[in-house]
Formats: sequence, structure tokens, C-alpha cells
Amino acid sequence: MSSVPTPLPRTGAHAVPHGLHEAVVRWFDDAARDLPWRHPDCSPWGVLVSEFMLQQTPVVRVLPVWRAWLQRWPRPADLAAESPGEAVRAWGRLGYPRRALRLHAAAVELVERHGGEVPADHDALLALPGVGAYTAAAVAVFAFGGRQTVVDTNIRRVHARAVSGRGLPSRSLTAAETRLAEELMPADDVLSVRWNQAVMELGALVCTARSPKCGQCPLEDRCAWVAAGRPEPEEAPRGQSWHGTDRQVRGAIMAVLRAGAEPVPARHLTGPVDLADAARLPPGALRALDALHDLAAPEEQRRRALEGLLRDGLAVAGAAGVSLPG
DNA sequence: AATGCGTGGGA
DNA sequence: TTCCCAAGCAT
Repeated sequence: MSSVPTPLPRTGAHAVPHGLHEAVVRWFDDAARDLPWRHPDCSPWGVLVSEFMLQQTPVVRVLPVWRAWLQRWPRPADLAAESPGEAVRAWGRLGYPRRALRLHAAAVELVERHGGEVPADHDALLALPGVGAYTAAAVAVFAFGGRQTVVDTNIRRVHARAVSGRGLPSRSLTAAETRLAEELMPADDVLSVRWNQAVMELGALVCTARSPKCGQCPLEDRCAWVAAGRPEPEEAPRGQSWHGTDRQVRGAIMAVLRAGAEPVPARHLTGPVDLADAARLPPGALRALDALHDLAAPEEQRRRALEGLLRDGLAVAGAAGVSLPG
């Protein structure tokens, strides 16, 4: 209680400060959100789906889509039996629709190579489309209780501040960060699972990127960043450009394709506005088409964006027009 | 290694 | 309003 605060080790140290794991895990026992993919009865497939959806998309937006997805496709084989386009449509507005394509491809691989089950092995997970180092570790840990070091943006931020005394982690994951995360892992298997979950949750709820709630943090009295006077981040974050980009146009085209089941003539997507010509489209598609043309993107850019979508397999071109992949 | 890739909400 | 950011991945 009234002990002298113990500084956390800097990179290269090997000793984990006494009580660090207990402090964070105890906080988590009380503060953890009740998320459906954390329930004991959630299948590994449910966990895998959640991890795909949570790649760069906030929890609150994932929740309803995740529920509908698991209701409709409760097992990998159920999704694998569908067309990729249906996956993209069900993905809705979560963003980065290529993730839906990869999740579908992963389901196909699970059926073809893993008996329709999600493997517990980290390397087998890593081999799945759309699964990188983070997702492989997260599924191995959260679905199967494995002892793997999970490193996501939340965990990196907690480590950067509490241990390294920096305002924010660097833009890309460094070897030093990975090493530090491994050093901080509890030796005990069961505790290591809890630790991974707890640090991630701490980063998500308390040690947030902007205006962290240090008053609620179980590490406040031993945080290297607080001790250093909460210095500003060293490198200013690179903003994600959006307005006027191909990316914005791609998103608008995808919204048109998702809105209706029928192919959309390419001239509606890349050509000039012709409301009389487009009047036969479903109301939703027409609305999305209006939004696309409201961008006032050059025809050249719309064509380039569509080419990108075709190249990525998010759209296919047939005689009747452009549609989601069948 | 640096880029490109959606979307919406909060500061 | 504008900017930032959210459980990354593939190239």
C-alpha cells in the first residue's frame, strides 16, 4: 500500500517489477468490459471473427455486425459455403472491406485444411489469409488460452508510457518493443492470458492515445511517463489523408455495389451523371450513386478506383455491369 | 520500410 | 470544422 514506487525496467532489463502483473490484472477484474467474444461459451470462430472485425475498427461499431455474422454463419463452413460477395455485403460499413474477403478466404481454408475448425497453433493461424502476427497471437491466447505475446496498438502504448516513458510508441513496431513485451510476460500460462487481456484493456480504456485517464490507472504511481512529467510524443502522428483520395472514391463505389443485388452498369460509376438512365436502380443504390457523384471526383479517378476494386477482387465486371464477387 | 486500404465518432 | 484515431495486414 504505502511502499515506495518501483520504477519499471527500461528496455533490456529482465526483471519484472514486483506486483506489476497483480496490479494490472486486479484492475482488469473490476474494469473489464463484458464483450460477447470474451464469454466462455464463445467459439474460437467467434473470436477469430471478432479479431478480423477489430482490425482498425472500434468495438462499438463491431458489436452489432459481429452478432449478426455469428448468427448467420455460426461455423466456418457456413461462411465458406457463401459467396465472397455475401461476406462483403454483410460486412456493411465496418470499413476496409478487403478484410471481409480475407475472412471468407480464411473460412474456406479452415474447411479445406483444418477440418472446419480454427486451429490453436500460432503458426497455423498465421498462415491464414488476413491473419498477421497480432491476430494469430490474439486467437491463440483469447480462444485457446495459449501463452503467446500479444502486441497491439493498445499494449504498445501502455509499454511506451509506463515502461519507456514516452508519449506514444513509434509509428511501426520495433524489435525492441517486441522484446520488451516478451520480457514482461508472466511465466505462468494462466496469468499470461489475463495479462495480455488486461494490458490491452488498460490501453483501450485508460491509457488512451489522447487525454489518458491517469487518475484511474493502476500504474500511475510507477509510470515512467508520468514520472517524467508526461512529455509530448516525439514524432507527430501522420494524419490519414482522405478527402479527394482514391480511397474515398473506392468507398463510395463499394457503397453502391453493396446497396443492391443487381449488377450496376459501369457507366453509372465512372461516367457522367444521368439520373434518367439510373432511375431503374434500387433506391438504396441510387442514393449511394448520388453520394458518389457528390464527390465530384474526376472521371479518371473514378475509373482508377474501380480498377483497383476489380484488381483486389472486391468487385467483378460482367456483361450486365459491376457487382460484388459471386 | 513505407504505403494504401474505409468508416464514423469524439475532441 | 478539421483532425485524429480505432484489437492490422499485405505488398
